[in-house]
Amino acid sequence: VTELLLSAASPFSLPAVVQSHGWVQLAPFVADKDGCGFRYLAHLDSDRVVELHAREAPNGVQVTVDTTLTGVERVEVADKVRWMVGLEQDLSAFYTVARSDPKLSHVEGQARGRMLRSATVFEDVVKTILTTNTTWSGTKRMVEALATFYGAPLPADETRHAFPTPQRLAEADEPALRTESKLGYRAPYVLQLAREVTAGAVNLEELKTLDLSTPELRKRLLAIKGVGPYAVASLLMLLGHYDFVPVDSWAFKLVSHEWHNGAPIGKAEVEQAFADWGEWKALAYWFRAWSYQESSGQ
DNA sequence: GGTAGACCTGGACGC
DNA sequence: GCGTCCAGGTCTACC
Repeated sequence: VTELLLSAASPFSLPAVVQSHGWVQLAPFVADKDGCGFRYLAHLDSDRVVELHAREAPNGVQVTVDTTLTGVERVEVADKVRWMVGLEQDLSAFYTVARSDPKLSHVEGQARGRMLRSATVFEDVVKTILTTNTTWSGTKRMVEALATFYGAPLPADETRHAFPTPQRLAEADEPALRTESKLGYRAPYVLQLAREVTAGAVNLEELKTLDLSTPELRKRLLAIKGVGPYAVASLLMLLGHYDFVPVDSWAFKLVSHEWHNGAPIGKAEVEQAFADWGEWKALAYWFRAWSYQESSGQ
């Protein structure tokens, strides 16, 4: 067993990150019962699969790993968890503008704004592709299937699997991805991405550190087949760029009920509603205290 | 530069 | 049960 303590600058809340969006419900995440922390199966560069458990600590995040790690592995796990919970992010400028909007003034006190990320950009891109043109239950099913069929098993419990590396996924065959994993027409998109990453033609992980401008980052992500306007806005948000609102059918519902009496609206109305938020549009959209509430939740 | 139709699955609905 | 219809974004082809 290995323990790590990662320190966070205030304000930070691990529960706020865990509950930021649905990611914690997707394999290989498992949410703690109290919703305050999570477990995750990580496929390390050493090719070992380990289970890590992240919990809130007084001044940051306490990480427990189910096995003894080498020094190199400790560093990798620490880096991964720091990325996953967004410890490097500074949202103080967002909090400053959010104070003046009653529907967003709660974010600072609750340390809302960080979005839970997977360990790799590749995993988040694939998962995002699997959120498009389907239901949330469909997304969960597809991600679960990918992990089960193509992810490396956890030695301590071989029924559980990490998310597949690009290399493992690149070896899949398309008919199996389509039918067994139920990816349907998305199968070739995922396969092509896995193969391009494996071949070195696409480097997604460098996007964590390259510090590209939003337009440049957006252009790169849009070049991925299966990633369109909605998916790219979601991915930009995960990567810490909030200039675009991820407009899906749910966004229409929220904005329509908030400002248009439930009447049908288009993308322009959603964008108009957040036009004044500048570089914080996506956060203002995502963390707003909407009046419309879902009744048939997941 | 904008858009109709195809894509795939599962869930809702009518029989 | 079984068939039909629909929701959910993106791609391609064609203006």
